[in-house]
Amino acid sequence: MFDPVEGNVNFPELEGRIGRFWRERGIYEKSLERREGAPSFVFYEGPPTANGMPHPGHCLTRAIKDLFPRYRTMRGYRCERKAGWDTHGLPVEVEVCKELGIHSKEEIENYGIERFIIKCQQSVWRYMKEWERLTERLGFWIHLDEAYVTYHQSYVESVWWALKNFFDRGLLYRGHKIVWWWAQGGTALSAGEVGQGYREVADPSVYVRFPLLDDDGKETDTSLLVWTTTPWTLPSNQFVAVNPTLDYAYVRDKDSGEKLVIAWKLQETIEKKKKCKFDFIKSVKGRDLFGKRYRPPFDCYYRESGDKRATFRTDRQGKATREQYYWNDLRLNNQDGAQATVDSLMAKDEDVVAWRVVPAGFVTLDSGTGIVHQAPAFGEVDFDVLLRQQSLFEKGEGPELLCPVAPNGNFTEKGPEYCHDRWVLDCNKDLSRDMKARGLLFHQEQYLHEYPFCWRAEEDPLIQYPRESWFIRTKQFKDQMLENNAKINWLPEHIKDGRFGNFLESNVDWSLSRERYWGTPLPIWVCQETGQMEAIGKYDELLAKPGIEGTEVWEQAKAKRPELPEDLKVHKPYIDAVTYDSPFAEGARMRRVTEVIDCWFDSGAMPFAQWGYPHVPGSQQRFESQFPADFISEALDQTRGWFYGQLAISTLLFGEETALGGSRGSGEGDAATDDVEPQIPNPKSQIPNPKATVPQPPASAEGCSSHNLKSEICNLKSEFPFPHPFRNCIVLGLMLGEDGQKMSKSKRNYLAPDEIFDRYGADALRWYFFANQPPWTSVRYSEQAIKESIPEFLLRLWNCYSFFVIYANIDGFDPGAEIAGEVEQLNAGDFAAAKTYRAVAERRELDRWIIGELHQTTATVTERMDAYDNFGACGQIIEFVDALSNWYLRRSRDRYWSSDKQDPDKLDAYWTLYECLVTTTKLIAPFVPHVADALWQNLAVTPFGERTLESVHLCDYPTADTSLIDRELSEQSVVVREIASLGRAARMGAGLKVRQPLAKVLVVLADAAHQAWLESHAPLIAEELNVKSVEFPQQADQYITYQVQPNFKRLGPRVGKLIPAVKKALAEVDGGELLAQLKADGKVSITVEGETIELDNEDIQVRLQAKAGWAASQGSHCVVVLATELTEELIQEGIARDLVRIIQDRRKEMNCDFTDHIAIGIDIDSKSIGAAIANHEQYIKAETLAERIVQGPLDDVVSAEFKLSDEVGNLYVKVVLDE
RNA sequence: GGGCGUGUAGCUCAGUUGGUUAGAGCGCAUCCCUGAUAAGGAUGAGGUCCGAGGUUCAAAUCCUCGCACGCCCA
Repeated sequence: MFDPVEGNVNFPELEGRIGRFWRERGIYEKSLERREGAPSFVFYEGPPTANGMPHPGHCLTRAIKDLFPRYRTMRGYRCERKAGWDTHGLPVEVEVCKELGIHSKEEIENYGIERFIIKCQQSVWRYMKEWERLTERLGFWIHLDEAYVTYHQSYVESVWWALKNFFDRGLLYRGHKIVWWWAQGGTALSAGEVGQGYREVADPSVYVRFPLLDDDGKETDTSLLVWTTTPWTLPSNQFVAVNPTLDYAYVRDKDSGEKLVIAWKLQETIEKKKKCKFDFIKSVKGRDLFGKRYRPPFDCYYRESGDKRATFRTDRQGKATREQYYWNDLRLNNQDGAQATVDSLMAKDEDVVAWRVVPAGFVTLDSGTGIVHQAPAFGEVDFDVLLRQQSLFEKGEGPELLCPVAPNGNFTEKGPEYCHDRWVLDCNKDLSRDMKARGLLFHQEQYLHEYPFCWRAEEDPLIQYPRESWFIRTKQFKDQMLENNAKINWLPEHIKDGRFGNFLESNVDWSLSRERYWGTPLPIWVCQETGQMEAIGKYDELLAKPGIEGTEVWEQAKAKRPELPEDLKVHKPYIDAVTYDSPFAEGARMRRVTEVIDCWFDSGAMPFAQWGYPHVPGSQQRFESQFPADFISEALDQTRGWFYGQLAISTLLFGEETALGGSRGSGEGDAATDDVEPQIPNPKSQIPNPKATVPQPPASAEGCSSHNLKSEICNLKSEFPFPHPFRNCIVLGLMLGEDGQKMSKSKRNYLAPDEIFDRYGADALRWYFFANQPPWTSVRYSEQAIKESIPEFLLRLWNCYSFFVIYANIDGFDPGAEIAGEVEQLNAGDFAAAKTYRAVAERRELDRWIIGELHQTTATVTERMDAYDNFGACGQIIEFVDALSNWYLRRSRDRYWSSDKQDPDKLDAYWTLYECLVTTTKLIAPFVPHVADALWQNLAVTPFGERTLESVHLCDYPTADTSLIDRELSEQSVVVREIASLGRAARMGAGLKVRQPLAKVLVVLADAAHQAWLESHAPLIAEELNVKSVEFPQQADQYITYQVQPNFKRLGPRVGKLIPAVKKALAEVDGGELLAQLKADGKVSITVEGETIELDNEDIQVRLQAKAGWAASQGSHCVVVLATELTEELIQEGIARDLVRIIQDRRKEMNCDFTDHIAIGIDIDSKSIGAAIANHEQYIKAETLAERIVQGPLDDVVSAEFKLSDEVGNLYVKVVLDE
């Protein structure tokens, strides 16, 4: 006996039960144990920050992350799942600041860095319990208790190891970065913070003359006209930029006679502003202005180095760089006549370093003069121009960064005298006045625009300002990163060359450092004397340094507060206190730089840092066996975050060809032979075996002398074949709230995950995610849609299962009693041992059909899932369950209902349904793990107990037996189902309900291919449509017209332009005749536009159109026509069927058992009904388990009124004891 | 300003290397079936496939240019 299935299933309750079962029995652990020694399927968890409540978007990520590991495990792989937590970074600091009610860095420092980071460490776990609960409740199997944590000492040291590697290879350097700077607060603001503070303000807008110089450096009578809204940056002017492709004009002021250069198209605009008129002198292309020298308006720097010259890079690489710069990067290759310009530029071997015209693509005609002032210290694009210029000259000779402003926002003594030690924005007026006095100011006005202010101090405008920052030289690895990227399987595919590829293309060096507190400290110590530096890869390495001091700061803190986790000792402020003797200068000390690093570096390092590689004992082996990942998944917003971080770090560390001359990895790894699939029939679905290529493990940096770069580098020639560190990546779409807006806690535009779980269950949510759309489309989260995913699929499947259990229990169908011994996974092969089991081939067609569909579904689902297409897989499963429920079960009802318990056909029906349900249970296990296991518990464990596996999640994924798939039968069944559906439609049209039998139905087929088969299934169709006979008329002109059309796909390529004519010709001929001829000869000829075209059966498509006046309905394969005349006999039969329904309703009302026998009294004054009862008594009795029927009331029985063909009567039903 | 993506029924979304009747679910309307039953099923109404050009015998699908929205980067 199976456990009875509760009528009203409560999924949340069921899930709670299954979840407890998993925990108590350690099912997850057992699923791993079963795959001991199997090939790995490597999964990386992208660490979430448990610093806020999880929302539905996180559920999607976690659901997808669960699905594929579960699936692969069932497919025979071993998939370890190590959880992880991202714990560092600004968001954590912001949370703590909120709690403390403070904002600025100054306030943090006043509060105390030590107290502050302890708060941060504690705050990280604020929502951890919620995250863990969500993870479990969703059924996400992952090792939470072995999670990696980015602030743990082992993790930090692993990151240090990587950074030391970079440093020793020269890949880590100190440079400048232009940031939005809050001068009064002395801090940089993140992009998010800047975005919050934009306000409209009026700034001065000045047009300034920059006199052009001739080749000898003498001033000419012509000036460049330059526009800016930040006069305070003019003393720092270094270049002016023009767009090489725009037209510029030399003009003369009609009144003053002065000559200016401006963008041609802006001439009118400028004339209007200044209320003047220009005479046109000549026009030039922007590129013709390149290299022209000018005198800047202030001589703070020009005074000393206005004539400083430098040589261009002369090596081949340098020349090539220059040439590419002119031709490609500046798009001169699109321009006629650019050759001369480039030739003359390339002919120069040297030039003045600054105060000349440079090209820039960003220059537009939107505002100003088309000639843009460049002050690299105070603008990010300006700074890029500077870097570009520097790169053209011999190293160190090019232009330097000019910055006459102190971090507090005041001019230094480098600025004009009257500006010294004044806030730069306060100097705007004086600077303008000065320029006016010197005749340089052409025009001045007010300009309204959006400008950022500090969100914490609203009156303080931000300025762009250069800060020292540490960078990783990712840019020089661009090609390698692209090569690596090209081999990654991105889903959706467009990420590869689109968003992610473009991002790599425009790669700039990774700005690594952050001037903050709670993060992985940058492990670089600087000699206080010489400024020389070295990197430290491990805490112990630091302790081993000579003359170590400062470790007592941590020891004292720990003594005072023993509860402090040891991990904090590698954090600020403790680590900052540790100093040692400098190896670079006698008596000098080494002190750590103050910065921490970007927390994206933390998470990007997780492929190795999660194991504490290479310091933790055993981490080498764990890393090697779990690198690279086969599968990762996060949402789209991680493109520049986690996806990039991982790829960049991995490429730099383990690249195929290191920048330092490592040779290419052994390519013969591709031909590895021992890549054996565990159980899989589909050869397309292989995952590369990570062990196939036997990578050289990266050498440990331990033991290397950090003074000896050479030996260090030699050890770092580690190579893995691309792609790494991940092979397949599903990029999830963003999830929007119910209103289509971004999910937001304050707007409450989504239902919290907990409530979803309580109302609908985790599996409903999971199925909604997996089955509703491809995971990468951004999805609007909808409670309604989740709710609907239940009846649509889960409940339908549940009903099939419940149906099976009800009847199996009635009939005593007990597979457990029939099969002796172990059954393990309950594969179809295991059933064969049962004595009532017959081979599929011996069963009736309907059984062969659904088994074929089952195996086809299995094959397709497997194929889809191997391609990471959960949406496609779900579609297949839904279709199968629909076929099972709405055709197989419906068509089989009678077989389960028949009274002969040993009828082989009945037993076939049970075995068939049983196999379908058991296999479906396995198919859905990765998707809806709770429901699947609940089914398994009853379908497998109840009858077999310990002879079978205790959970479906320990099973192998089903494999398809393709010999059982009958494609033809499958197609035929589609037609039969269509006929049934059309017949019902025709009835609907004629107002004839299905219970009313009809004499005849005519089925006119468009294609004779399945005719014979369908004719042999006439009884089935007759039963479905409740008709006495089915005919397949050959000559059906009476009911329909034939529309013959070309088969476009086939004929299109062959006849090309003639297609419309062919279509017309076919439409005009008599369809019936043409088909008859085609049938007779196998081909027909038509002549169109003088050409004779021979058409065979395949070249045409026939459409049928029902003629008016018939109860008919047409589909794509056929037309179904009903005979609508009713005889007395047919009417009586219809009445009898109605009566059966009325009696069955009554039985149900009375809560009769399925097997109760009854007596019936029918009291109604109607001749036709009386006759119907008399003529169909046997039928009614059999259907309703009635012992007898009387016309009239039954004694002592409550009557129930009923209505039948507009007449009202009374029904009496009572249960009689089994005689 | 640049990149990427999206735009199909009232709503949420499919639409398989271009093939002539563009689909599903929900909602709505009408109805059917009923011992799987607080389920199930059918039918119908509802579409300028964002717009404009182009390529092609043929475009929701390919190309170009716009428009709207979203994300990322400036």
